[in-house]
Amino acid sequence: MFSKTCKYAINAMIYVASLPIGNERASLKDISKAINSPEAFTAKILQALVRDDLLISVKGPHGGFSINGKASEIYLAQIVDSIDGNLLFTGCALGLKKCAEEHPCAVHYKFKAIREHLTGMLHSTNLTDMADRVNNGISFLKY
Amino acid sequence: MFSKTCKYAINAMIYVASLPIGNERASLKDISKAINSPEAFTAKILQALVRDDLLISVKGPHGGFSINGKASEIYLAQIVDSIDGNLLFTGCALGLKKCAEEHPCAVHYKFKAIREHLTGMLHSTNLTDMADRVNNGISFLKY
DNA sequence: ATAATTAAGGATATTTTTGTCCTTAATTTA
DNA sequence: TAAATTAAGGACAAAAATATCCTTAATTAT
Repeated sequence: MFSKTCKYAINAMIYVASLPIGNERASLKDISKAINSPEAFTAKILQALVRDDLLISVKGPHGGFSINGKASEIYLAQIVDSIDGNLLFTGCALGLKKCAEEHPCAVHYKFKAIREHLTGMLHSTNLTDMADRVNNGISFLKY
Repeated sequence: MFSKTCKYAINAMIYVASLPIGNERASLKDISKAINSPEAFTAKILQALVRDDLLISVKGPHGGFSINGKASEIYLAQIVDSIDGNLLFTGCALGLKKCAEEHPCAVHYKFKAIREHLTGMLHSTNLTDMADRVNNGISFLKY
């Protein structure tokens, strides 16, 4: 479904979004600890998220990463699209190059509904929703 | 979603299921041509499907692969499970090792509905359904 | 200014997935 | 029986995904 890279990215974004007001920035070390991910690899992912304007980074002591803009306006779909590309949203489930209504793969129509269900969820779930639940101990970012 | 291997497997199974009565067997060469897949790689996949009792193979002239049992009783879910394993059905969307109701990942509940939708489809779509549509020119196995 | 801290990014390594090649085994046809 | 055909399977290769290491650049605190 999602690549491992993308899973790390989603959990990392939620973690940063879950930080308290006044301390909205976390270091690479904090983040990879919070989501139990390999630090150096996570660094690459965070760099990509910064390049894609989903995070802002600051170097130096007390530097780190923070959400670019409002967490309530960042949706899962943006993270997935940024890391895994739009293939989950537009690619053919059975790998056909030119899968389309006029040339559909064997699961085209059945899959269409599922894809819409999935993308609908990704486009309607924002970071604040998820961060709040993490802060309330309702959901978890690791283990 | 599905691995490339799994996509080949699904299309291959549909192709074999689409063969006319009295000629229900296709060679590796025929199959990989019909689904436009790399021949040697497809051989490995077919071997796995034979080992998993989804296909029957016969060596020698006019040998090849045929569906083991009734195509109408083989569901997409079996193929996916055979090739990709049950992670699509049971794994955590965000990669948590012990994701569960009492320790859910950030998308656990939202994802649950989608997973059920997907697995419902996979468990209710059989090879005959799909093969018929291919035979009627309604859907396609390549390009 | 200097030292300490932290992200950026290049190079490289490891693992997994995808793919190829070749020999062997089984079966059929002549 | 011999030759031809086709799948099985081991060994290997290439590509992609995942992961590490190290140096540089930026920022902050002393």
